[in-house]
Amino acid sequence: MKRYPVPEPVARALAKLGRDISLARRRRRLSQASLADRSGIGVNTVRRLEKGEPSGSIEHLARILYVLGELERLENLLDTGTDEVGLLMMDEDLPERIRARRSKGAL
Amino acid sequence: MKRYPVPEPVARALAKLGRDISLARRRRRLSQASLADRSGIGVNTVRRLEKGEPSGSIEHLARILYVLGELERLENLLDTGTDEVGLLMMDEDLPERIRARRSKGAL
DNA sequence: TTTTAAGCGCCCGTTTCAGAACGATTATAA
DNA sequence: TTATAATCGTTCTGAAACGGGCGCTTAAAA
Repeated sequence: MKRYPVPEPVARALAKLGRDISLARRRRRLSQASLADRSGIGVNTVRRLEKGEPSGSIEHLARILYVLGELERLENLLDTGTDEVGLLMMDEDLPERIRARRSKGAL
Repeated sequence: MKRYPVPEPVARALAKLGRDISLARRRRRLSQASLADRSGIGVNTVRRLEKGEPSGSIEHLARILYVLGELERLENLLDTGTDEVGLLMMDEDLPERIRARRSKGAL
C-alpha cells in the first residue's frame, strides 16, 4: 500500500502527548524504567512514546495511563456527552452501516 | 520478555474508545472504507480499532481523530491544566531525571 | 565537590502487526 | 420486496515495532 507521511497536526499532537506523559511521570516521581516495569513494557517503548514517535501501540499508551491513574481520560476521549458534532443526531437512530446514496453526490 | 495479559480496565477503556470511534464515524455518515481512505490506513485497521483490539498504533488513532475533527482531544489528553495530581508541583521545578533516594524507602 | 544512575542514541533479533483479499452475512436503499 | 454494498471473520506475508543491550553524557544526590 502507498505510504502516507504523517500529517503535521498529527505529528504535533503526538509530540505534545509525549511531553505531557513525561511531565506526568516526573510529577509522580517515577523513572522511565520504573514506569516501564509497572506498565509491563520495555523502557525503550516508554522513551519512544515520550519522544512522540508515532509508532507506539495504543495498548502501551493505555497501560501507561493506567499506571499514571489517568486511564479515564483515554476511555472518555470521544465520549458522547462532549462530542459536539454528534449531538445533532440521536445515537439510537444511527444506522449500523453507512451507505452512500444513489444519485445524490454525498461524501 | 515476559508477556503480560492486558489489564481488565485497560481492555475496557479500549473497547469503549472503539465504540465511540464507531459512533463518531457513523454520526458523520462515513463508512469504514471511507474513513480508512481519508485517514490513509487500511480498512482492517479501522475495524480492529473500532473493535477495541489493543494492537492498533497511536499514529492510526491520531489519523482517524484528525479526519473526525477531534485531534485536539488526543493532543490535550494529559494537558497540564486539568491534571489534578500534577498541580501540586510547578512544572519548571520538575527534575529532568527522577532518581531514587538512598536509604529512604521511596517507590 | 564526587559519585552514580537516569536518560539518550544506537543496533539487532524476534515477535507482532498492517494491509490485502476472500467469502459470507445482512442491513439499507430503492 | 429485491438488490447491493457495508460489515464481519478469516488467512497470509512483508514490514515494522518491541525489547534488550551497549556505551556515553550529565543531572541529581551525597
